Order: sequence, then structure tokens, then C-alpha cells
Amino acid sequence: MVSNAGAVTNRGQSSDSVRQHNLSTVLRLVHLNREILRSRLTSITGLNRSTVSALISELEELGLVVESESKGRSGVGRPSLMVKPNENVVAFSVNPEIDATTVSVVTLSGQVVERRRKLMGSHPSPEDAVRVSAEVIAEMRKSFGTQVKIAGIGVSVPGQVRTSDGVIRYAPQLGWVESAFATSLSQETGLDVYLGNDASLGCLAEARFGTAKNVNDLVFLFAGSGGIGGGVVSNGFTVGGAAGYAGELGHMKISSSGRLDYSGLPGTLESLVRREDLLDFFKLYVATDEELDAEIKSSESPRAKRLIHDQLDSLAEGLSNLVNIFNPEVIVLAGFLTSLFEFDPDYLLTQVKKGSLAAAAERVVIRKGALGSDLLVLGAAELPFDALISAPTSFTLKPA
Amino acid sequence: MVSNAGAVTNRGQSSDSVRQHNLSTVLRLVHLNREILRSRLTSITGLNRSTVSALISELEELGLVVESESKGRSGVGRPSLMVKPNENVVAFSVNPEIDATTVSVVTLSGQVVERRRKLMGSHPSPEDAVRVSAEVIAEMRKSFGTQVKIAGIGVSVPGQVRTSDGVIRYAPQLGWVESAFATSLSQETGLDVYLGNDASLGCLAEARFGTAKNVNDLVFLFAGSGGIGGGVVSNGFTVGGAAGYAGELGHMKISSSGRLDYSGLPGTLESLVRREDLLDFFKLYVATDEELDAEIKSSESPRAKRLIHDQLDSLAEGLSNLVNIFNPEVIVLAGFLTSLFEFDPDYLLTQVKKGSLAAAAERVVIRKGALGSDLLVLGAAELPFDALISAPTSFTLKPA
DNA sequence: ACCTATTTGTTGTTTAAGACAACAAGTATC
DNA sequence: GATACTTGTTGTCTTAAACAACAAATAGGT
Repeated sequence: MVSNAGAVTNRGQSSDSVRQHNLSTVLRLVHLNREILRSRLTSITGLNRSTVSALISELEELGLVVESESKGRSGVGRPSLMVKPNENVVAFSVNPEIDATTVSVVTLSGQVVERRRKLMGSHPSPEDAVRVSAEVIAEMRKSFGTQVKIAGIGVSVPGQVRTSDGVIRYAPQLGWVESAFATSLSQETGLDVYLGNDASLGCLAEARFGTAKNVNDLVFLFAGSGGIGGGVVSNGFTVGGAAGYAGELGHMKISSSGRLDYSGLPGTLESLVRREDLLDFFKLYVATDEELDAEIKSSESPRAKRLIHDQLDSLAEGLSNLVNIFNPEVIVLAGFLTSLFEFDPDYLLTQVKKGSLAAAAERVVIRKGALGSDLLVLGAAELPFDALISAPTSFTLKPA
Repeated sequence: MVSNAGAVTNRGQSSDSVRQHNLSTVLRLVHLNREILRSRLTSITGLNRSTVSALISELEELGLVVESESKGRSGVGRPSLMVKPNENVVAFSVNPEIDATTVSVVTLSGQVVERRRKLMGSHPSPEDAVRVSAEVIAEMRKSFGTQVKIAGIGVSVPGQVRTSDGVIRYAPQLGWVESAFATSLSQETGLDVYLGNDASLGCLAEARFGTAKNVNDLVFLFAGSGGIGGGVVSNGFTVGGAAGYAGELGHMKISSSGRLDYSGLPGTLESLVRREDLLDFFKLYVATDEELDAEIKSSESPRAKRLIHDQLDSLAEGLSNLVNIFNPEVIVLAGFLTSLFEFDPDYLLTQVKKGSLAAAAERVVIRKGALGSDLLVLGAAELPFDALISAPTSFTLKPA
């Protein structure tokens, strides 16, 4: 079934846009694969050898990729050249949290080359976060060699981001409301700033580099101290919604319970699957995900098991709904949800299938995220990289 | 925020694919608008006048569009020519129901030129439906002039359709399981057959020709005697899922109620918003949507109002979830849901906003579908038309 | 009625870029 | 060391869109 609803592809294509498209396609493949043989590029793109050659030359002149001899035997015939992203092209990743802000440097080849976490007083204002981020970024830029070029800054926001203007509409845990974060940080740094919801970016990262590589239909569920967020990839595209607020999967009502979630909605997934409840039970007060995970894995008491299974039941109800709605190929869990999942993976899958239509659940698999602490760092960096990749010739990289 | 997850556009573009793309784009615009000025085509596509001219000539030679003088004053300057789809290009639409099968003829210009409903004994088998459809189609073809060309057959299925091979996985009301409907009907008729879920096709039709024209983020909810189905357009693309089973919005669990829906799942939207319950209350036994609508609109008794508001509450809970998940621009309701909606539109909207995040619900509007009884007929015909439109030069139209 | 400004359609030429073919370069196998 | 095979490179061909100049058709002003 063809699925274009007809509202998108109204533009025609000139020979110029063909070149742009092909440059983007090649650069995207190089970026996604971290390194790829020229011969693979020709077979994947379906373009002629000579065309791929010309495209790579142009990307090389733009300083975006480098070629090298491929090492290791590759079989009969002349060995193909290896194409990699230029390591000197980087993006900053900014991850504001409730008590700290982390700034990282990510290369176009997907390496997190630097990460600095600045502790901040509790409940920092957006202005504080902008100032601290800008300071760290300025310091880091000083340490860069002159050949380094910057694509921009990607920010993962634990809250709702209005896509059209990069305003943080509401970040409940931080208490930020209608903050023009992108504009401020851009003014302080002189760099382009792109914002995204944290869970959506996590989803993107897992879909591109993590456990859901090459998966076109994917549901991602992420739980931290601030509740449950989500992201969805359908047809290979992130589900963003009209204004960018889509993917609030944690606020899906699944029960008649009156328990409220962090946004005040009753009976939602977030109100029933709560890290806090587990921490309380295990009498852990400030705990990392690892500590909580250890407790869950080693818990033997029937009361503990009961609590964990209750949470698994609620999680399964939420996932069942998502299976019926999206018919995903893969469900990826991250944050402390992975601990719940790993406590009894078969149980969760069984319950999910029980609550959904047989057809939709038939081939679904549940996995834990593969990117760990790089999740949001890589995800946020993809925003400036996407802008670069979709317009390689007109995008202007900033000097260090 | 850029949203391509990177798994889609790996193909390069040759000059040949540019031509295909531009032919498709022009033909799609002509089809979607039913008629459009050449000057509009140049401005929408951004292509040069002469290029559009050449593209239209080619489409005209292929017998897909016709040009005519535009009547009525158009302003200063030489009047632009009107481009319309060729009326001789048609598709068949097949809509199996529990007690009848309807076969219609739809032109590429979106006119339903013929419709024949064949009553069948209750619970017809897929084979019965194929046979009856093929007979009607054969009769209709005899009546066609020789210049008529057929794009294919689109079938709206009240159940789950596996996209990959056109098999009806499960149609609960009809009791059909794993039926190779597309293959059979294709063998009987010699035409290409495309299947789609009924609600998804309704969504497509409303997004292209109905109340959600030019809307890129859309949730569609459709309720008939067989329960609640849904469809979603996100980013301008239909959300189809890995195998084609996405959009089962009626089976979303929203409450702890033990009431079961038609697929045996408890507490779902479909189990709580039921046409049957209203029919029972009003003591209507076999009623059309119009009769039910009249009863609902004229109901004055507190008990009736209470029942209707209970259903509105459940509907609102489902819609709130969908707003959080999809952040749609428009919600379209069809079937008897429109009667509920129109009973108290403000109440429904208020309840939906109450149950969802402020940001996501901010600008959402709820509308009733605009296509009435043409909904599924037009939707199903879009399947063969899509195939034609996406490959205008290589698609082979069949003679009458 | 005629002239001008404006928009659109048509035709011939130019240009960009991918395809193609021929050849050179480098590897594995016998 | 010869051969088969694959890949990179270079020059030519082909396709299709852009462009420019002109013709056609309208509205408005005189």
C-alpha cells in the first residue's frame, strides 16, 4: 500500500536539486555507517561508479569526508577505497538536567570526543543553563585546532519543544516555561542551535546507531527520574506532530486509577510505572540506574517481585496500545525500564501480546537500548548534522 | 527539527528518475486538485514554464490528462490552460461488508460514476465476495466505451491487511482469516488488486479530498457497526507499521473496565464507545447512521444525555491519548462518532484538552468527516491510482 | 477602437549532471 | 607469472531542466 497522503512532495526537481540530493545521500550513508567502501556506496545508491566518484570528490573538497586505503583483504579485484566522515567536523551536544548541564563534542563520524558535566544549583533557570553552556563551549573551542569546523549545537530538552521556533514550551522537571533557549544560546555562541525533545532524540539515536539500526518502524520508551518519554519512527520518519510535541507516550491513559503523573494526568503509564516507587520500596534515596538495576535483579522477596510484576503489567498495557497503534518492528526500552524488562523479559513480551491484536504483535521484539550514556549526546548532535547533511554545499560550518 | 531517521532515502537519483518524479508530481497535483491551471502547476512545483509544458504533453500522450481552455475571467494576461485528469481513466472500488458487497467505478478525476451494491447472505465467504465482485466488474466493463482504461481495483477491508502480499490477515466481523483475496480477485478479473484497511483508507480519503485537505498531521477515527477503526497521517505519510497493521486505534486500552471489545480486549475505546449500546437504549434494532443520529440529536431525557456523555467521556479519553501521541493538527471523526460529537462539540473538545498535555492539545481541532458515503469508495480507489501516479510511464492501464 | 502592460504558452539553445564505455590499477587464484 | 576479476579514472554521450526570445491572449486606459 502506497502511503503518501499527497501533501508533501509537490516540489519538482531540477538538475541542481538532483546533485544536492545525491550529495546528501552519499554523505548520509557515510555518516550513518561511520565508514563505508566506495563500492558499497555505488551498490546502495544505484548510481554509476563514476558519479559516486565525482560526488565523493566534491564532498572531500567541502572538507566533509576523507578517503583512505581500505586495510584487510577484501576479495578478488582492485580494493575499494574507504570513505569516512572528516573527523574535524564536529557538533556540540548540550544536555540540561535538573542539577547539571553536560556539554559534549561529537564528531561527524559519531565519536564523543569530549564531555564535560557542570554541576549547577538545583532548579537552574534557562538563563543559567545558557550561560554555563556558552562558557564551556567557548573553553572547548579554544582548545580546538584551527582545522576544526563546527556544524552547530544540538540540545536535548527534557520537555516539550516547539519545532517552528526552537522555543522550550514547557519542561516540567526544570520548571522552564516558554523559554527562547535556542535564540539565547545562539546569541551567546554565534553558532546555530537546534532543540529536540530528549526522548525523541534518544529514539533517533537508537534508530540510527543503536539497537534499531535500519529499522523503519520503531517505538522507543525512555524512563528517567523525570517520568516517561517516548519517540516513534514510522516509515523511517520520526513522528513529530504538527508543532513538534508528538511522542508523549508516557501520558497515555491506560487505567482508571486516580494516580497522577508528573503532568497531573490520572491513570497514565507514567503514573503507574514509577522509578520512585521502586526506590521507595528498596529504600534507596538517591540512586543511579545501575544501583536500582542491581536491587531489582537481586530481589527475591515475594513483595518485591509483586511490585515489579505490577509495574511490568502496567508497562505491558502501555506497550500493547503502542503495538496496536504503530505495529512496530521493534520496541526499544531505555532508562530504568530496561531493568524491569530484564527482570522477566518473557513475561513482558507475553503480556504485551496478550493485550494487543495478534496480527500487530506477531513479529514485534522488545530490546534494551544499546547506547547507554551516549544516547542523548549522540541524539542531540544529529540535529546540526542533519542540517549539514541535507544541504552539504550551502551549509556554512563555523571555525573553531 | 529534521526528522528523517536515515533509513529511507538511500537511493540516488539519475536524470531518468528526475523525469519520473516530475511526471508523478504533476500528475499527483492534477489528481488531487481535480483540475488545476498550468500556471498554478509551475508555481507550486517551482519548475520552469517550458518544463511543465513538456511534462503535461507527455502525460497527455499517455492518455492521463486533458487540457482545456479555462473559462471565466482569470485576470490580466493570457489565460492559463486548465489541466484535468482524463475521465476515461478509472479504477474499481470494492467494499465488502457483512451483508453486501459494493462495487464502484471512480474516475481519476475523483468522480464516483457508478455504484452497485450486491446483497449477500450473511457471513459471505471471501470466495463469495470475490465471485460477486468479479461478476459485477465484468458486467460494468462490458458497458464501458472502448476508450476507457482501467488502473486496477482497490479493496477496503474491514480488518487487518498484510501489506507485503495483500492477504487479509483477519477480518473479525466477516470471519475471514488469512485469505489471499488480492490474488483471487486478480485472477478472476485480470486486473491489479490493492487492499487496504477500511479506516486507513477513510483517513487517506479525508486527508486528500475531505475535511483534512492539506493537513500533514491528522488522526482519523471511524466507527461503524463493526467497532472502531482508525488511521493516522503523520508528516504527510500514512502510518502503516511494519506489516501494515498500524492504526488499530479502537483497541487502545483506556480504562480498567472489564468490558470487552470485538477483538476480546478489555477496557478499550471500542469496548466503551459502542453503537450497540445506543441502539439498545433507543430501542432501535437495525438502524442507519442517519436514524441513530436523529435519535441522539432529539434526545432530551436525562438518562439519554447521561449515556451519551459517558460515551463522549470515553471518546475524549481515547482522543486525549492520541493527541499526546501524535500532536495532530486535526482530528476527524466519522461514522456514528460524528453524532456523538455534534451532540456536544464543545464538551468533547474540553474533555480532550483536559486529558492531554496543554502543548499537544493547544491548536487541535475536531471535525466531522466530509465525504459521507463516498469515504471508502474514494479511499480504496486511491490505491490503484497511487500506483499509477507514482510510475506514470511504466504503469500499464488495462483496456475495458 | 487602439495601445500598453501583463501573463502565459511555445520554440530553440544552453547547461548541468548522470550514464556509459574504454582503459588503467590493484588483488586473488592457479 | 598469467589470468580473472573488481574498482578507480577519464573522456564522450544523453537526458532533461533552465533560459531567452517571441507569440498569443487578456484587462485597462485613452
